[in-house]
Amino acid sequence: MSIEKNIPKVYEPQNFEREIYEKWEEDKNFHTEAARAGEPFSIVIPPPNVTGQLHMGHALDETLQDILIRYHRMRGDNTLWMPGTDHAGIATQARVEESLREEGTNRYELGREEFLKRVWQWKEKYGNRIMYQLRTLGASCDWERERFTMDEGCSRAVRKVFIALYNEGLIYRGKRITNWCPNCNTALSDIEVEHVTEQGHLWHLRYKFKDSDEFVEVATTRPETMLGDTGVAVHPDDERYKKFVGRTLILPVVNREIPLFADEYVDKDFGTGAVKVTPAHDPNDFEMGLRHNLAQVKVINNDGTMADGLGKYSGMDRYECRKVLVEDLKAAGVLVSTENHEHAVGHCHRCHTTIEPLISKQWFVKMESLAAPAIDAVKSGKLQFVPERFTKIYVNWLENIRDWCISRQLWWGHRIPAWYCDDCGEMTVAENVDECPHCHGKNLRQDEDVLDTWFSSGLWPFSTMGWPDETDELKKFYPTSVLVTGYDIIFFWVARMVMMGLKFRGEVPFRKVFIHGLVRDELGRKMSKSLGNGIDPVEVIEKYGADSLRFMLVTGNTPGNDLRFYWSRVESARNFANKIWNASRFLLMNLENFDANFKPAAEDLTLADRWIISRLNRTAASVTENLDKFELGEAARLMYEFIWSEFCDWYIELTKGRLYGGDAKQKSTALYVLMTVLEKSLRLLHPFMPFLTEIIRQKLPNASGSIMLASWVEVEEKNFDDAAENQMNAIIEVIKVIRNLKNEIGVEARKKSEVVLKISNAEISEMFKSNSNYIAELAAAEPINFSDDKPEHALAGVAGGVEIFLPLKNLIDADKEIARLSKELDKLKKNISSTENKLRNEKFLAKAPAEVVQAERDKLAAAQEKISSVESRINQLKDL
RNA sequence: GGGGUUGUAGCUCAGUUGGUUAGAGUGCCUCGUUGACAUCGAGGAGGUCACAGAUUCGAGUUCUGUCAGCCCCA
Repeated sequence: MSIEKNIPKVYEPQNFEREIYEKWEEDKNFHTEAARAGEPFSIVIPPPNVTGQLHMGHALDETLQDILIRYHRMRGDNTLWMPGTDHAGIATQARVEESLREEGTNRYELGREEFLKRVWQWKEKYGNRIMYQLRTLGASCDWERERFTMDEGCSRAVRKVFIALYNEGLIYRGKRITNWCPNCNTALSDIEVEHVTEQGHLWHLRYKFKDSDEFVEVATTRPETMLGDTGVAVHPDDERYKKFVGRTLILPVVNREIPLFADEYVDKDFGTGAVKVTPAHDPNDFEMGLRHNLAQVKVINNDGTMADGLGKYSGMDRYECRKVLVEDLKAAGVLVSTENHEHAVGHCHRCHTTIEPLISKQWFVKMESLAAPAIDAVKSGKLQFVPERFTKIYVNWLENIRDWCISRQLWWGHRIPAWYCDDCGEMTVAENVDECPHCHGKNLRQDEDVLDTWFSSGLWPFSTMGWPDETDELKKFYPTSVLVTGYDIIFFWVARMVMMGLKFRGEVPFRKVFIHGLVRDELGRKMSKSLGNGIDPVEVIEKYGADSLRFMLVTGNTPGNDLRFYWSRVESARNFANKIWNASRFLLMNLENFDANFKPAAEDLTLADRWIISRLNRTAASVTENLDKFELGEAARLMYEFIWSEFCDWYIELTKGRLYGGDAKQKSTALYVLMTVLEKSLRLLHPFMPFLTEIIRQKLPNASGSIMLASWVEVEEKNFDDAAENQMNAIIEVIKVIRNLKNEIGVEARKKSEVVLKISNAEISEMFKSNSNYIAELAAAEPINFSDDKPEHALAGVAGGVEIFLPLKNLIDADKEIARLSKELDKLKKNISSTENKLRNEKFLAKAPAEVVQAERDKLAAAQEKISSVESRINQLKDL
């Protein structure tokens, strides 16, 4: 056989993965059309940040998707994987601003238009790098359909949705307290705030009444906001304060008159039971302020410094002001005590700056009426989470939903389609506005703000398919089959897509949500830039190949749980690939002169052949079942076990006798089975390890075309063969016992030794006689004698109704052998006791199913037989 | 404070409707290199399935409680 027909000795994925991928893409294997036949199966990719790069989380997410996509494609479904990227407002803008800073300029100097030009340039330069990195992972996305959240189509969908929601009254603009990040300089939604428990203080301040020397003591965690206090609140039932309600206090330092009032919100047991109220800087105080008509005095600027008009405090940073003010309050006798206090502080989830609640004019989406159908969707089963437990998290969030702040004070994003008329002051929300519809004035200004990035990604499942046009893609592929994503963005993204999908398509955007966990480092820490503990998937791929990385990511982990990255596990996956590689190499080597058209007659199949064919079919059934249940790790594990433990360790070894034996028909039969089983295994493994399976399958004479377009393995139940499996297992057990016995006394495994088998059951005996060649070959047993008597001076073992003896001539150390057998006896007795207990139990005998009871009886009988044989062996040795 | 989740071998994790002697990878020990593979093969040691109850003929698996860790929400 020519050398090119076979493969190199060592698996080196670097040599072929890229080439294979390019060929797939060239052949348009990833592409589909709506009109193509087959059940639709579609996935939209969770769009990565356009200027980002591949990290381990993406690698996991895309691997899972690719496995599902490749599996369904092979099943003959019309399979679409829609790829694309997200403009990622804050993240992208921040990176461009950083590069401007390095140039010594900033976005304000450039101006909006020029700045946006720079962002687009940046996007051209760094954008889609991640899409190329995805190719190295083997992702079989339909690249011809690649989309971007800011492309014309998606932008059109965004405007359409905004205007529709506005016209329906579900989008409104209002002056509200919102979470403000002084560093990113924009408003944020509630879920973009991370609450972190911090060790702080509780300062007790004394506020005097206007018309007496009495006072109340308030407790606060943020003394600097006292400058903006416009009231003090107590609980209406609080006996301590009842007499004060309605009276006026003098706010220290600023000497403002503020009312003391009662409100149910106040917690009597917290602090002193009296709270200072700062409507402009605390969301709860804001609400109280509305209820009690309090003034909103803004004392902190958007950049986190203190506002004008506060004397020496103006211009100070909020924390510097806190320090100075506390000293001043102490000096003035206002501060009576300070205690340590642990509390949750909001931080910007992007830059981790402490959030400042501020009053500003923002755009909001009313969520309640949108959330209700999204809750119904899971309750009715139209939408299912895998694993199911995430349903609860999702529902709980939606049931307690608050209005969504969607405006961002950024430049990079979808600009809000609202225009303000300088002539009449009216606002118009519309796609395009040439003149003011109210006064026909031409002096229109578009709203400066852009939309939250998640507003556009919330439309992703249908905006990418051409909505608002009623396209063939929408008709065929919407709702998509499954969404694959991490649990960290259930609120940000999943819930919003469901709401938007139901609202604008009247249908859930996906039928299933397959949730996975985070990839952590080997110490269990989140991989992050700041910790520097991230591992670059591209580096892993360069070292070990994409197949190994994929296999590592999908195994040893169950849906919804986090997984740790271990180099050793990548290595283990690579070793598996190498194992397949070499098993294939072995086969290819032996296929020289093999007639590809040869098909063995059924009666020529040996026990081993029937066994491996049965095992293959059962494995195929099991793998398919697990893939359908999203138990991808379990499916991969089954393939690992089948290929390595059954096919390589046993079947290949079992065929060697026939391959080298000289009987042409037997050799061809073995080769045929080897080839068939390997080819089917490759197909079953293809979704997990696409490259390796492709390159090997192309070398096989019984396969043609790309494996990714080959059909999924059909389970042939007629090939399930219990008898062959039982018989083969018995033979394997006997071989293991012989190897074990040899090992125990330090005899080399491959050293040929006489073996005597004593089998009382005639049928079993016959089976072993006709298959003794397996034992001879794999246990180096020669000669094998069948006898009804126990030979003298022999090592003994038992397996499956077979007594096994290794006559040792003069090599045996009787004491050592007695010790070994005694140990084995103890173990056997220990194991038998639970079975005995069961069978002594009247209730068990009465209530357990008959076959279970019978199984226990059989088990006991077998164990007793084994025990007595070990016992007699010990006695025999003692007699020596 | 509410909710979720995890606790199984030295380490990382499987164990899918309750039913043989609880598994894998990795690590450790012994032995083995003439042909698919040392990225390997043969064999071995190693577990009170966190703890306490309950249900059941039978519990790693179901229920209750306790302890410990992690996460989300307020």
